[in-house]
Amino acid sequence: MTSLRDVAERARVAVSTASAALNGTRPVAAATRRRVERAAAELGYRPNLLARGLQSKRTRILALLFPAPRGGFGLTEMQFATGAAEAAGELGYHLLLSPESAGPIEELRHLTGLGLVDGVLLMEVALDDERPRFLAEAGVPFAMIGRTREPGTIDYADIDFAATARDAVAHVAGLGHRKLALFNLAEDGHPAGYGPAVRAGEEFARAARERGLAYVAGFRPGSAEEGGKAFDDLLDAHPDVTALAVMDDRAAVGVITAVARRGLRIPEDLTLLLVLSSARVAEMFHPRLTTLEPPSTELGRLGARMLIDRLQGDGPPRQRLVPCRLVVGDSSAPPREGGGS
Amino acid sequence: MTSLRDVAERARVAVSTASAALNGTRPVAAATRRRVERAAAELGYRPNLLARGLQSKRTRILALLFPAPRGGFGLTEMQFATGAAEAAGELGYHLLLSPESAGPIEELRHLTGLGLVDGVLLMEVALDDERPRFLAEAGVPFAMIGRTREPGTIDYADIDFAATARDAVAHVAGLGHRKLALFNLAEDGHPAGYGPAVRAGEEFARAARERGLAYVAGFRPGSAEEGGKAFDDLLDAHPDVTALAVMDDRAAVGVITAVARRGLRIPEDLTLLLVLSSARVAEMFHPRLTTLEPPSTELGRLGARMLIDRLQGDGPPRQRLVPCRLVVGDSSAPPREGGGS
DNA sequence: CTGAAAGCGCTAACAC
DNA sequence: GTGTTAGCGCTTTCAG
Repeated sequence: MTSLRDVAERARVAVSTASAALNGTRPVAAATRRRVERAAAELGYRPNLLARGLQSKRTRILALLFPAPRGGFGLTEMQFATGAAEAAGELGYHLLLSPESAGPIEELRHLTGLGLVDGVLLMEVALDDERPRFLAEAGVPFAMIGRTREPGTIDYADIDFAATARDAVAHVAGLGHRKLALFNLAEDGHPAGYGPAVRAGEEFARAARERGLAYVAGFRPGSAEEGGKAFDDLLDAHPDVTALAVMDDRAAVGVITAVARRGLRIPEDLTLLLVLSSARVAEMFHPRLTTLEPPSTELGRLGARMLIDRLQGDGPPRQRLVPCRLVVGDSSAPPREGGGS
Repeated sequence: MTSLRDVAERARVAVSTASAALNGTRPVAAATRRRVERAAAELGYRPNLLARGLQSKRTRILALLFPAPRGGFGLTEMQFATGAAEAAGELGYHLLLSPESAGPIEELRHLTGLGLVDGVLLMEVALDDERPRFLAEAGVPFAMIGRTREPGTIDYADIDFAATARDAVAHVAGLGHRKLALFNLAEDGHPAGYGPAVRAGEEFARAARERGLAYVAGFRPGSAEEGGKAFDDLLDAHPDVTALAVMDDRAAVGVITAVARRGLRIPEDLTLLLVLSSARVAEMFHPRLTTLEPPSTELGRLGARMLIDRLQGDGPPRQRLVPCRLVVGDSSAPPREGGGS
């Protein structure tokens, strides 16, 4: 392991000068700097992050707090992680994956006490999440992927549910539909008060109202079976619904089956939208579903970047909302003449 | 930040004694130890990992080298990561997610030079992977999820393809099928010489032979479209095939479409198996597909555990093979009388 | 502009 | 058994 001392010796300077030359932390004569840089290159010098961190109190390591997967994990969560890891890497940071095994607060207390990480990235944030409070009080820099009910000045990157709902509603309204239903995320499988479920529910209702579209909500199927049942119940109560947005991919499966069972067809009799699921999943359906694809990788990247930003300097809160991307598939079409099914 | 010195002062002992009491690194009087432990607890003391690592050359951090996602990522990769992170956490280790942005070797050189990690976990290992060689030469402890062609004494956890193929073949043979086809992974979307593709190919062929089943291979569709085309080509050339194992979930979609297009039905006319895909994905198909589900989380856990094991003591190579789990769905049935379609 | 020296928090010899 | 001392490799005063 070649150390800074080796570099300094080879360049015939003091260790502190070598350090300065490499970090630009104080003025160094151009000639000296070049000697040091050459020596470092020749020796393949890599600064020891531990030593640096011990001294500077900054490790350039971020932790991504990883919730225990409840109902099996989705691609979305993975993309947060890869996006964050990539963005961190590009900025010279590392990303630590910290499973919340013991319970989030305990895990955080443990993690932050170690002096190992400069900041924490939170995901799967509940509206009344307790973790932000804890971190704020502990003075640990952090950012959220998602957001609490009242994020205040906390940094976050989240889905722009308002825009997403508007886009979705505009899409179906543009096709001529007059009545839309939403199957929200099931309550199990997610933390209570799960932001995306709540916000999507609110924003779809608002967008439909603003657009003058009749709107039905309240169904929250979390499996194929529940999805099918929900669809049957929906049509029994609201036979004039011609467009349906589903937030759970398994529920969508059940809907598709139920549609076929009723002798209906997609998209002729029903326009079906998959919300918050990846195009990769949408491709597995027939017909290929129109999707509102969450910008998961992007959110991961943003989260990491804003956290690093925050670490490197103060400033106003960084709060970013990114809408889902509307990918029009073959499950969207104008409603039948006369509407209803 | 409360340090060991604070603890020592409060317990009225020397710092080194406090250290020893807490780590059990040398005999300490019972009374003293209890005083130290109480002091530590009262102060909420957490050892500084950087300082400890700097001194002891051991950070208890593992890196998971994360390949750049090629054709979009699967759940499988995510489960490696979560499994490894969990197992590491249980053993007092941390897991660093390192994207191979710049190219694997460069990334490794960088990473290992930092003194930040005790060992490296490799995934997406190609048969002639260059990373193991590099790590071995650099003297960095590592383990693989997957394995090279000749793993020699390298630690690894991988899928037991032989057992998996035997189970799959036994399943279809047990139903009475006489001729099986395999759609292997496409060549793009994976590193050349991707172990799972090669080994699955070999082992399915062997298992079919041993079981006296006719066997067709050579098709490697990587998308729905290719899957459909491959199925058409397959039936044109081998109309007597009644069972098909598909390794790519998108290709499976195409197969299902093509089956319907031909007026055939699953499972009456074709028994369809999804290999190496998760049950979660299989659920999205209709009928729900019979699956050979990879033990991804388990492999991640095993990989982390064997690496930590290796770090803590020498010993014989740790090499573990875990078969896929056969989850029988509704896409398996005996062939029609007379076989063929 | 450069060098010498102190010290981050901890572990590990070495004395007592 | 316990305390004292010397670093791990680096950054950062402080002199020169």
